[in-house]
Amino acid sequence: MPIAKTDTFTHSDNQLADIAKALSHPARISILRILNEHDSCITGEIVDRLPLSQSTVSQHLKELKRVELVKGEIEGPRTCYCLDEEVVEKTKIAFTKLFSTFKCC
Amino acid sequence: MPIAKTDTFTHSDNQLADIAKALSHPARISILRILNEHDSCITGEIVDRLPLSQSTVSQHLKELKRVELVKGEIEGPRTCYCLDEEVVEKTKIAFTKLFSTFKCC
DNA sequence: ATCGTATATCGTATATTCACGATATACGAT
DNA sequence: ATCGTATATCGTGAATATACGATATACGAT
Repeated sequence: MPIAKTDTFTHSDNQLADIAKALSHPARISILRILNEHDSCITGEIVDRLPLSQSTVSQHLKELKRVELVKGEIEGPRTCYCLDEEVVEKTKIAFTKLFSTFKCC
Repeated sequence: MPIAKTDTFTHSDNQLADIAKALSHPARISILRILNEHDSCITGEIVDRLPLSQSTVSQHLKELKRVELVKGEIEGPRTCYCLDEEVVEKTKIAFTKLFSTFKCC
């Protein structure tokens, strides 16, 4: 679903840049770590662990959902978030591939 | 030299987010690939390979220099850029470490 | 039906990013 | 000394990101 843009750059570079953008804020990296530790969390638990307002955390979660690193399931009045392990794995591979193209790595 | 910010998040997460930010534009990923292929390049060669103006490319190079993925040496009227292999290697390790903390990876 | 809780979204202010053309600087060549 | 080339920086505008409080929605409990 994500990624649109023009064909100015390769699809692969656009994709990687897009994921990097999602990782470009410490709060979002922090959220990924929290979700990894707890398997799944409702929004409130994440808010409690971060020095940010509820609305700001919700915005960061939205960005992580946009690139599908995270998925959220509505459970009654809450939303339960967890890592999308498949996408996390794919992202790991994408970065590994990028760095493996560098002669020095 | 880079990285300042408050202690709202861990130093490590700030660092990683900062590098991710540098990778969050396809032009900059493209520049890294170009430098890898050619070992070193003057600005003009990079400009020729990208559909962006000279000043825009210079801006992207500045961002890559900021996180030290790239270093530039002034050679007469030109600047010769190349990857900072040590930093590239460190960055690879940082991402590998991040992903290795995820249970699914 | 009402109340309280959980959370997404809206509105908004501010800061940053991205792109470009124009300009300034630096240097080699003439 | 002047000219041309290479490139960084400045100024600017448009778009995006970040943060927050306020509001809207949705649901369980009373």
